[in-house]
Amino acid sequence: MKKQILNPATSGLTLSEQMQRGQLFSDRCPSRQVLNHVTSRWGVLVLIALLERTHRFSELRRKITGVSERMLAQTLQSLEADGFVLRTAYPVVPPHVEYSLTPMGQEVADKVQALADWVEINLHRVLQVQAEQEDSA
Amino acid sequence: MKKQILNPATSGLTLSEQMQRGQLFSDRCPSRQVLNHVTSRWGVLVLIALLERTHRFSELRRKITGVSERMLAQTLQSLEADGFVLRTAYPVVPPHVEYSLTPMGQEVADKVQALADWVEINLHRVLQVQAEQEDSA
DNA sequence: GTAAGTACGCACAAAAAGGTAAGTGTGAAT
DNA sequence: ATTCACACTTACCTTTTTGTGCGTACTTAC
Repeated sequence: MKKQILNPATSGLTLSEQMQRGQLFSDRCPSRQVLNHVTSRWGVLVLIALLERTHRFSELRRKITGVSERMLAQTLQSLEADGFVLRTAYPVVPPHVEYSLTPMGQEVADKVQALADWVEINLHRVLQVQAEQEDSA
Repeated sequence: MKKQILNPATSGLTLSEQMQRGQLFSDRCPSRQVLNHVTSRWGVLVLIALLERTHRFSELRRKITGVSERMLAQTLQSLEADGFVLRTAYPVVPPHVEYSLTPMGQEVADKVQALADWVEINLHRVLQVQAEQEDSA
């Protein structure tokens, strides 16, 4: 694991230049990785589920149809490492672990949900376009 | 704001069932695929770039550091198939092709940009959390 | 007594994503 | 005469992602 001290793509730029949109156009920018975590296949769904309420692991597993245990665990870990998800384990048997959003997690999840909502609401428009293009093909 | 057009993938459900968030929690829902296209590694960056202005293929290739020709072409094709990107080819030599957003593409791109902006602006908070957790590890 | 539920970790395998290098056909610049 | 730019496509190969099945330590339910 490489430590990020200086980003060679941005050193030599002023702060304002760094803050301009376009940081994530440059390779090796850590924002790309964070963005990839939250926009990952299961990351999106986990964030939206947790926006509704705290869930246990198996609850998420059942809710997010199609996710495997492995991927769910992995996704939750990366979101936890980024500080978006809080993992609370109760030392009882059988194990009881709860996942919730941190304040920061809520902020991203709001944005992610806005995007997901748009897609759900406008899905029919997309499907229409896809159908038209199939006809003319 | 509620549209009442029928979606073939959801017909047979009541309207309230359709409007419940959670359509994309179910497997095989086409909204998941569309969402995956726009949140894909390069899809996000393409949409944001095109939000600024129309680009030619090679302009995008240079702007989005790290993308290969193959991936850029593939990403543009899937976004075009979903109706987000408009491809305009001028039959001259050497070839001249311009990529721009459709009205629908602008709408999604706005949401995607809101998310990306959040990540860029709050990146330091994430990096801070990551650093703290590394210390305690 | 046996099965199921809990929240995972691990090893292996398949599938998907992605990168590299080369080729296309033409014209303009060197 | 050679090289470059354009917007790709194709074949081949590597890397990453994802799935599958098994094991855990213990309890409750049947």
